[in-house]
Amino acid sequence: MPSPPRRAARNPGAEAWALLSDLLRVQRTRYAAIAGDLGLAPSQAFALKQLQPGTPLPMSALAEALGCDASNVTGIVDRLEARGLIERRGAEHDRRVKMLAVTQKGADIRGTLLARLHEAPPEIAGLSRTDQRELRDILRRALDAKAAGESSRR
Amino acid sequence: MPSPPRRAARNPGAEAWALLSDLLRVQRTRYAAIAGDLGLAPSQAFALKQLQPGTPLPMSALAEALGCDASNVTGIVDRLEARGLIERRGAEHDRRVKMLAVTQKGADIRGTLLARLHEAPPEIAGLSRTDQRELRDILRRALDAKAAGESSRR
DNA sequence: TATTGTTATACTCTATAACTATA
DNA sequence: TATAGTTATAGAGTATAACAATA
Repeated sequence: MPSPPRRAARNPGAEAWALLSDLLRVQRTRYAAIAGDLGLAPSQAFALKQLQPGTPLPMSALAEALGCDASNVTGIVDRLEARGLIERRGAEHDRRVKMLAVTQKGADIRGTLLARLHEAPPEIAGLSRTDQRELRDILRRALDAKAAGESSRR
Repeated sequence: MPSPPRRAARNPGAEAWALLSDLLRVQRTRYAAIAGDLGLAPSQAFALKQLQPGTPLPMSALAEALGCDASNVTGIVDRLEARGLIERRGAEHDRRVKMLAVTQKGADIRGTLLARLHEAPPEIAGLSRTDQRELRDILRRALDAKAAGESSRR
């Protein structure tokens, strides 16, 4: 059997997903490059992005946001803390919990990071204004529906 | 449930990109899970996906597709070859080059892998048919424009 | 007993540099 | 000299399991 014909052809969801996969793979390099410019590994950058200055987060919450085991967070947080970008603080009501707080230095780098990450890559920037708005709206619906619990199927 | 407090971006392209970034992170976990079910690490899965049965590829081409240094490909190929999914063959005209060919076993696993990867994740599958089609069309334009821009910028 | 975070272990991915065998 | 691929090395991410302190 030669290469299988794209069975995605009649399913717009699958087609959209195939295209999105290509786009996402391409952007991995970009994400790593931006983080690297600031001396951050990709997961460190993602962690710093999740930590809003002024609202400390327990390590368990960061583990969930990163989508990885809690044991990995220890190392990621160690490296960010060693660079003085965040710090561990004890929680008040539960002494097992450690809260992660962004330092001033961390907030500065975080600001630069977010600004650079939010610059649209050529693929998106090259779209028409109309397409950009439509894309944004569709993605909002996609992510909101998932977050809400995927109750609305059509 | 309210959507997460995304900072109000000034232009729709940047907003769309911010949303895509979130989706990218979500997808990483899913991709790793699908590959893991087949006993493949993410980069191994991506490599196997790139190698079309019947059309051997030089290692340098795979390195470019993976977007990483050629030295890393040695290890990735080693592991795929150790499992009997691909094999190294000498090239005809240049004895430095090694061509990578998918075995029958590799082709089988590759087929399963592609089928699973092409299933749209909940975020996309949950969209309306109309949104799916619109998303597909916009992404096609995005990736086509990029490809066109690349070749003319060269 | 259950949970939070840590440590120990092992594997994979990644980049850089030095090496080989060809060209 | 230049190129394709390898080896050596080091740092980072990941999962699993076992552990301490606390709940």
